Amino acid sequence: MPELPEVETTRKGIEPHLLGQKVRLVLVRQDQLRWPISAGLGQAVTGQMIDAVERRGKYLFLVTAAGRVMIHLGMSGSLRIQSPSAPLKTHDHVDFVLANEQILRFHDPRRFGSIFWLPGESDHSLLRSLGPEPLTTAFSAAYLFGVSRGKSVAVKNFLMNSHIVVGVGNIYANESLYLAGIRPEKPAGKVSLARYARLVDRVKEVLASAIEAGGTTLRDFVHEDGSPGYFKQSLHVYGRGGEACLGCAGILKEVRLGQRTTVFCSRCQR
DNA sequence: AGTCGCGCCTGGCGGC
DNA sequence: TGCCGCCAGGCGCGAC
Repeated sequence: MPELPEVETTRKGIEPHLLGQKVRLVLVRQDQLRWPISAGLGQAVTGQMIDAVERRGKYLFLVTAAGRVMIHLGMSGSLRIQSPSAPLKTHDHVDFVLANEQILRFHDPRRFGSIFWLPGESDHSLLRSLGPEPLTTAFSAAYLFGVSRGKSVAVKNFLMNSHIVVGVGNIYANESLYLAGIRPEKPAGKVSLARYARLVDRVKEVLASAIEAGGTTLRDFVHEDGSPGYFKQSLHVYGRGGEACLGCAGILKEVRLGQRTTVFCSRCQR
């Protein structure tokens, strides 16, 4: 479920609990996620101190001197900090037990998430072709305009492609395109530089606001302490198909685009 | 090379 | 109440 704001919210939430802590034990109850959990994970990370908690796109990294634990939350994954007395729930697949007995617990009903151990300075093939971070200057109108020329794919699918830009999923793609006044089905290669400038600005604003609000909780996204995010109340189109457009009071349309629900206003978005 | 659709899973909801 | 189909914050891969 998580897009960049939810992953960043998770990162900021777990970081203060993990920095300087040693991993005492790793308990893997279910290792069949999107991909099998790296077989040597427990042995590799046990005894290691967590020096940093980083994020690249929707991937989180627990950084140690020996290497990095790479975590993706998929559609339904979450990470929480729990005490040893917290009852175990169904789909609590992995525990990282810290030296202070607190537990970093990975929970993922649909098991679309993944956990890898990356030894030393090594990288993972999944990281190699990722696009720029949306909240950096590398994500610009000139960049989007340049990489989109000649592409017939719908601009919404283009925006959700992690090889183009990381972190923008279905909620924030819908929201950004609405705020930029761009129709989601428009071929990416036909969008002008000026309109990409608007889109880039709106993507940055929406993601930053969502991070500030602690992410969007629709169903099961929770913070490290179990609390929800509050950006849902700021959504303009996502989940509002058939309701009134907040700009023109027309009825918001809902269609399928790339197997994902897409909501837009046919009057405000061209 | 680009584009499209499938499938990995579980759970919740609406309809019959 | 049950059963069934459909939907869900993602995304890599194989088939054209």
